Amino acid sequence: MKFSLPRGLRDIEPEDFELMEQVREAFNQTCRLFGFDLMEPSPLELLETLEAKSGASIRDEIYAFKDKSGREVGLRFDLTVGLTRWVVSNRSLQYPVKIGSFAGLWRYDEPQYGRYRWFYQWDAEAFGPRNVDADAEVVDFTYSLFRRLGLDEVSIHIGDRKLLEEYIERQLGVKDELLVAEMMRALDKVRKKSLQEILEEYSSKVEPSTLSQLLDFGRLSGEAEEVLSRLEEYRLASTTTLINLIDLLKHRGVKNVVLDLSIVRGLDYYTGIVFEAFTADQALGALAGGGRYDILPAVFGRPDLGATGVAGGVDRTIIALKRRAAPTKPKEPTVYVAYVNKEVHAYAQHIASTLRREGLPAEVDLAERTLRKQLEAASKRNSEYVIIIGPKELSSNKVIIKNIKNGKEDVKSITETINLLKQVKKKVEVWCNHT
RNA sequence: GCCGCUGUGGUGUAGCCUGGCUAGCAUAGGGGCCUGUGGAGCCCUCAGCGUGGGUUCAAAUCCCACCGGCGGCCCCA
Repeated sequence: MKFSLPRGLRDIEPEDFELMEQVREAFNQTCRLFGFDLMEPSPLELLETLEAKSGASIRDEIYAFKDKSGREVGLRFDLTVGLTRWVVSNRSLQYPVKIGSFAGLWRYDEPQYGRYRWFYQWDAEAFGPRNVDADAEVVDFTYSLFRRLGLDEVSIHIGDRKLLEEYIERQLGVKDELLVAEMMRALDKVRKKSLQEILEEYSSKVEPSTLSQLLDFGRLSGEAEEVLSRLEEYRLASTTTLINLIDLLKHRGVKNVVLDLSIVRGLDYYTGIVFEAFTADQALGALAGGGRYDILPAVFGRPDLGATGVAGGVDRTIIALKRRAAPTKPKEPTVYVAYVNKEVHAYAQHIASTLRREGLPAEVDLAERTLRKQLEAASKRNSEYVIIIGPKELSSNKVIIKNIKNGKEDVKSITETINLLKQVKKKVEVWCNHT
């Protein structure tokens, strides 16, 4: 264990990397469908930029250090800060600005299962409009992305911070900002702990009878129409936002929407609609979360801009993909070009290169191993086909093509072989586009 | 940052309580049996006690510290 990794870091190994690429592809395609431009903000920011979002205390929770010239810098802990900084400082952008990013982040947290100090997120943000259309766009984006990944059971829980604030102020008569924040924090735990536990935990900070009312209010959760009708009796003006949002989502064909007033999310900057995406197993935690954060552009000097967005954890999504029973993406047919002896070694490499130039994945042994070993390697590498080349094939200008799964062999010309492989490849592509 | 559990080849483990021969087994990797046809079998081989101290004639085993992993708390921007 001499050359181990620093705490909380890991290598992304081939199996996980493959799944991560699936998520990245689905995200990139969804960005194109919705007209979000892709970019990646700088991984390193000045510390003051990172602190703008949530105060100097952030320093303890991120990778922050002095560079060789003594500048205080930090590794990005989310993509929102960098994207917002970029948008805010580019005066020539046309609004709405819709941008997405898929990139690695660093946080100095205690590592735990599915939680590392270096991890990936995807992120889509819409800047400019303050209306609920932009929120609907972002929720629809999230829904569509999970659909594309085949995680059809993902449901989106939507809440509204404004509505909660109005309820706390008007109905509970609490005005003190810090107290309101504590109450929100408590409410956020409703999905993790029992009411009793929460009331006890906060008994020193918040009047239990008041908190209890809020928790009851927050337990309003379920099918949208039903929750909205039960909200009527409270006569809260902010309810209109949710009504409009739900209506828009219906027209957009977004399904699996749950109204859940206990959704709070991070306290530092969300201001309106907030939402989280869950799989059937809620213990896994949210796969993605987002909402409206109009405060942040204002912090960066653009109070005229609205902002709403969503960020998703790639590691949790990969866990969900692994648990899913549905068939995983079939591999393109790969071919192993095996050769009988040294004399035809060079010819085999020629064949493999020819296939690759035709866009067909092909492998060839690099170590002059015996035919037996080459076939063994081909079968372990999960190749679909083996091409076998010996002196006979070289002189007749043909190859043996063998289906590794059923062991059947054929003697074909190189052109015929290429055509066969291309047909198989096409079938796989059609399969992929259907799912 | 705090609390609890835990650490033996790449992976999974036996041995630890009760200190004592060359740290055992399985699997994965490399090779051979097998010089133009793979997945089996047999044989060989590579590879380990997280790190550093202490106790002892003797430490994987007992003690301490650190490091890593897992679970929880805080936080989740």
